[in-house]
Amino acid sequence: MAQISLTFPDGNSRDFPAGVTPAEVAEGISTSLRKKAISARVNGAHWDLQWPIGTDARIAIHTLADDAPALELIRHDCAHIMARAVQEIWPDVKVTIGPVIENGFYYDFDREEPFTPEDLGRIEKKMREIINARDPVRTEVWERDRAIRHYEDSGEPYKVELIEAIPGDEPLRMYWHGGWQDLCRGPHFQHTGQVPADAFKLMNVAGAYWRGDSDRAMLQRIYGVAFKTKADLKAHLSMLEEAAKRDHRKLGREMNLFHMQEEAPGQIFWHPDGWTIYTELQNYMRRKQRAGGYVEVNTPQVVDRKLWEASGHWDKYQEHMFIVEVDEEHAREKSINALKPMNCPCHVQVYNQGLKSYRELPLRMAEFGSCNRYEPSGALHGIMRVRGFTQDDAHIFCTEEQIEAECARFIEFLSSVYRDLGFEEFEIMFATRPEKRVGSEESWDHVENALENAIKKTGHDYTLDPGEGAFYGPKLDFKLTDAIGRVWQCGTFQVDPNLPERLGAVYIGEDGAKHRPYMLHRACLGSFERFIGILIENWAGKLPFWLAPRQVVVASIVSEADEYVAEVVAALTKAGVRAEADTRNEKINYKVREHSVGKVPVILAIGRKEVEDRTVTLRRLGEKQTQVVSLESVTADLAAEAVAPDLR
RNA sequence: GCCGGUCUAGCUCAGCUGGUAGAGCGUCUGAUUUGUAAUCAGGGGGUCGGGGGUUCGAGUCCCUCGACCGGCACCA
Repeated sequence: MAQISLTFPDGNSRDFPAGVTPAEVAEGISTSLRKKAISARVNGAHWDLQWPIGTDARIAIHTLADDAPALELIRHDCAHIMARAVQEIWPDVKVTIGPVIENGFYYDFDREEPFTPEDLGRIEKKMREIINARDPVRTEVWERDRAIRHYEDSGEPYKVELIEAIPGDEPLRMYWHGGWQDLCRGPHFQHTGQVPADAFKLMNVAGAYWRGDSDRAMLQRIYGVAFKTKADLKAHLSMLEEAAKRDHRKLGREMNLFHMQEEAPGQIFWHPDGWTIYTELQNYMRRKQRAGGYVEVNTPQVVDRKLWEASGHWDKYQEHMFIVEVDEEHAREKSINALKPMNCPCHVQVYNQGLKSYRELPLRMAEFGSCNRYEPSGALHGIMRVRGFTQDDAHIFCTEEQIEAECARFIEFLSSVYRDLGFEEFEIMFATRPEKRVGSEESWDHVENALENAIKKTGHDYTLDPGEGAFYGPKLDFKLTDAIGRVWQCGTFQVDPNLPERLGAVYIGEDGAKHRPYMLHRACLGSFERFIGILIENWAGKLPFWLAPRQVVVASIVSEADEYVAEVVAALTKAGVRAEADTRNEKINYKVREHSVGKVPVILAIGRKEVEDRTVTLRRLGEKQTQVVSLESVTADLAAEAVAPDLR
């Protein structure tokens, strides 16, 4: 029999007969390794212990101690065990696919009846039975025709379609345990008992389109999470609880920041405190942009369809625009307008007023642009995904040569904004030319290089996202990480030669001839609405002092203190601090609790002693201890603290 | 938009198989002058998301519309 040579991670090689399995390799090393082994890595591929190895290869044996492969197996096996449990309970349910996802897995089923939350408990119970049975897992490679015939005979049309989509040169693997069979690329455990019975949980049922295509069948997807240990599962569940506590919709109501109602779906009624955050953030961005060399403009909300036709948006996004028809008696003809869904075409109109010289470029034009988009009802989500929103939008008109410097400048700008707002970490995604595109290859080369060099110049890492750019140019997306590790895509930087072309933007070059400028679309926050939602969740409502809508409550302990309380509030207000009095006839305990729940960062308590000594007793949100300070020093300190980070 | 779920007082939620609505907190009134996460007592408050139907009778059953929630699809 032919021999192959396997190289281990330590660099040593050994010869084995061709077709040896990782299980046999592990056995050859030691019995204990054979017992601990769960899978292998063979030439970089995650390899089932049962799969034969046919050629020379690098090999590493994985045990449960190897997190990534262990979790992949646990989650993937869990998905399969769930599918088997479902088919054992309801034999007529059709199975489709069940991949591993972050923290767990899902499996999509086709079934007439909807799954109920009670069903999930039943499925979980059956899954535990399967795990406890420790059924051995067996695998085989099948011929295509045989596999297709098998699934046609057993009435599993989705599996047939899956097989037909698998490239001809890939092996079709079948897996079995306990008489249940599934097509699967593997790898899997050796027996069902290797899945920890107490470290998984089925979470919820949701609809999902077959193959992600909204024109095809709606399946039922069951989501589950799975970990190595019960403790890991518990930690995950408490993280979810923590996220639920931070939910901006809950905090928005509790802190009385905003509300939404049926009559204006996807639009926000900002209450005084919410609007304070909004204006504070907007003032900050306005100062930042001014300092960053932007000019600010403002453009119309209702714009004739002609402009949207010219920009190309009418064709592509008409469905998602709010259309306004004006049909006045005096109007010569009915005019059809759209609420602006974006600002760029209007900015080109501003640019086009007066002939521009190359000396004026780069021209950085910013607008806090209020936009309206008719988002599909199912897409709406709190204040994060809405139909009426305001972008921190800007367009930089520049020459091709200026793109690199403008890009680098923007990355620096954005990092400084994120840092000021409490986000230290962000990731850059670099999306390059797609299949379908316009423009010359030279131009793509040049622009992509410009972006890449700009990123490198700023010293940031980036992740390549090949083929994901717009049809006219590459883009950068900026994703920030919040306090509990969630990732939000907020910033963007997009190179666009197309819109200036369509809307006839030009500048006069050094040579006296007309040239086409590039347009760079860019935003840091994305939309104020969404970003405030992110801020609320990131800080769990406990916003940094300068952004906190109610910065200080001055609370009386006895009514004799009322006059002095008013004096303290006045002093703080004059010093630029948002302060209010609480002289209600309540105990200090009650007031402290109420304002703590309301996330007020500082409570100043005033009793007889404070009145006498002209001091205050200061207590910070979340802290038990208090400190007695003079009126003068507390005013100065809090005034300093209230200054926005860009003004410090 | 699609699948599933939900909608009862300002908020959080009870209300079994249909028999004309309840609690806690908040609000209001009174008492209490209080020292760092809820003082006590009393009062008011809902055409049960909108509309239609079945029924002697509907918060409860059916139809329909809407909003919201979890996903999917979408996100210029």
